Amino acid sequence: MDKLNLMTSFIAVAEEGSFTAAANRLGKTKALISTHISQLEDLLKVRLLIRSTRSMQITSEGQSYYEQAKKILDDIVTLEAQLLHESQSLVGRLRISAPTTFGELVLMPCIAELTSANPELKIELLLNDRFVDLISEGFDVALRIGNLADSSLIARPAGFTRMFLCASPEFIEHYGEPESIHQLAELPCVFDTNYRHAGSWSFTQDQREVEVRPHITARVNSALAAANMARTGRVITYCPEFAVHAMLEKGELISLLPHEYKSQIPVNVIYPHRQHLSTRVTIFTQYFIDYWHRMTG
Amino acid sequence: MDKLNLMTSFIAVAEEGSFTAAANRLGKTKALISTHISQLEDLLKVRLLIRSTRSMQITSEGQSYYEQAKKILDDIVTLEAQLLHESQSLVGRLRISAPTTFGELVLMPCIAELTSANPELKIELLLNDRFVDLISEGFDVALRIGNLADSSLIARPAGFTRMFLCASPEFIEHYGEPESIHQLAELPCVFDTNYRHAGSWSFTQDQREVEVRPHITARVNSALAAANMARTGRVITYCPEFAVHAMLEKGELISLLPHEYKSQIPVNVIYPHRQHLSTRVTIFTQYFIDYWHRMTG
DNA sequence: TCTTATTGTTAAATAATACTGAACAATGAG
DNA sequence: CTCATTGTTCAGTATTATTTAACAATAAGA
Repeated sequence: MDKLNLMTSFIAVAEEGSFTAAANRLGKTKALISTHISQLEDLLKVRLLIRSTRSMQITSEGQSYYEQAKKILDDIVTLEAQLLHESQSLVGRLRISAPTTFGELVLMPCIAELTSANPELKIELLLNDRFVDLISEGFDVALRIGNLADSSLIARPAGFTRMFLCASPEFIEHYGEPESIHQLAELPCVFDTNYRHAGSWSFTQDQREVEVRPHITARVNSALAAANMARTGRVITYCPEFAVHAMLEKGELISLLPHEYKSQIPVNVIYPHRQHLSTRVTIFTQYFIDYWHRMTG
Repeated sequence: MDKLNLMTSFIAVAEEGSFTAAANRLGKTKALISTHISQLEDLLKVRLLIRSTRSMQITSEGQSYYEQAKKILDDIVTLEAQLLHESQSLVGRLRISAPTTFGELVLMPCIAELTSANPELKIELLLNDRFVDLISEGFDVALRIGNLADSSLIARPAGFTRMFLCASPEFIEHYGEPESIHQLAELPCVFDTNYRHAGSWSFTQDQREVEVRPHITARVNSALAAANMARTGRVITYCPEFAVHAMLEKGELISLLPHEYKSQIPVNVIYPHRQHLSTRVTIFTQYFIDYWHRMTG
């Protein structure tokens, strides 16, 4: 028995003053209205309407029930409208998870743009290079650099970031420029442990994947830290473009063997579900993808 | 689709933190809870719970919906409890309709007793000798003297009132005491027009009904007025006991032919319905019937 | 790392109920 | 008094609610 239906029928009867009129208003038969009222009275154990075959009169209990029942139905309508509005507006928090360097260098400028365009949107960005469980840690959305493990999460590809092999001018002055990626096995390298493979770098050479195990003199869980180490010391690093872009521009780092290999890794936006997604997630995802395309051409 | 059921399921899940636990709490299967949540999300077009196969997390929309939905369910419980209490308590109004003389002489003392025993009960007594439509005029209960017309109303017999043929000592002094009811055709009589037959009085003589058409010198729509006229003038009246009781006691009126006939008319309590009767009506009805039996022996 | 027990989901089957349509008795309007 | 209209009832049908069982995913334990 659908109690809200019974209440709706009763309210229609109370307002129309007749079972037949109430049935017409609700698009149902008078027979149904009649059983609804009876069921409601049996349920409440209170007589709501005094009715002869032709006339009807609401009892004082019925009047009191009518007023409060109407308020409850209104509350439900309000609640649902409000909830829908809430989920479809930008008002509210958006919790984002992202890798540290990527967050610092790429995401923050993107979010700065987004929030200045939508001031009512509140972003909570948590940067972390360890594995993050979106669901148990309550994130709405996450950014992932690199290939994804299978999961129940939804991934939207945003594009790619190119990988750069770089060293400082000082390094080149000292060691000379390498002539092949295979020389990395003998040259001092700093390894970003966020990179997916443990201890090897992957290059695309003539459309084939080539794995090289560099001579690692330092390991660090940050692409930016690795790039800075290469900038200030005598080591080679293999970093995504966003981490070394500025240093390459300034000439603080030199791109090695740029014609020898090509390599890029995917950038994905990850979120828990596809159905009934809040517009905050949709808006952010689209904005980031547009931003990324704008930046990477 | 029973929306309240869906809400109940969701609230249970939100509080238990698990579909299985919620199912146990509600005595249903987890399969049902699962479809309930899906239905509710489809209905609201909002994702309430983020769930992997084993863990779950409430969304911010879900949290907000939970709080308000819980309040609405509470409101319904409160409303129903309050309504039941209202109908089962004496608090509130009781609208009573009764014939004028009967109300003045019998009902008022009865109500005086009842309300002094139950001070929270508010009585609204309307005395009227015309026909009263209980339903359209919004009465909870009515008292009727005499036989009833068929109707959809419920009648509870309270007992009977005896009819007395009376005249003043002065009348007897002047006309002498009649020896048979058939003499009424020639003696001056005052006729109470509330009496059911128009222009004739009915007596029970040797278990048979006898109709007599008295010589009517005056008509009045009040038994008490008729009795007063008989008391102060030279007319015979035929009145229910309650109207003439006091005057007979004081010797202001004399009962005529007390062994010649016996006649009594029913007293009924009338109310609209039997189902879900408010206790006010039940209490009043029982109290009046007890009072009437006490008074008439 | 592999197994195990438990989670939420899904599909098919069944139980329950909502709803309709027609026949009915009651009654107010004309 | 007649007639159209009211609320009620009942039987039949359509729809929905619920369960059962099989399933894929996963956290915990070995």
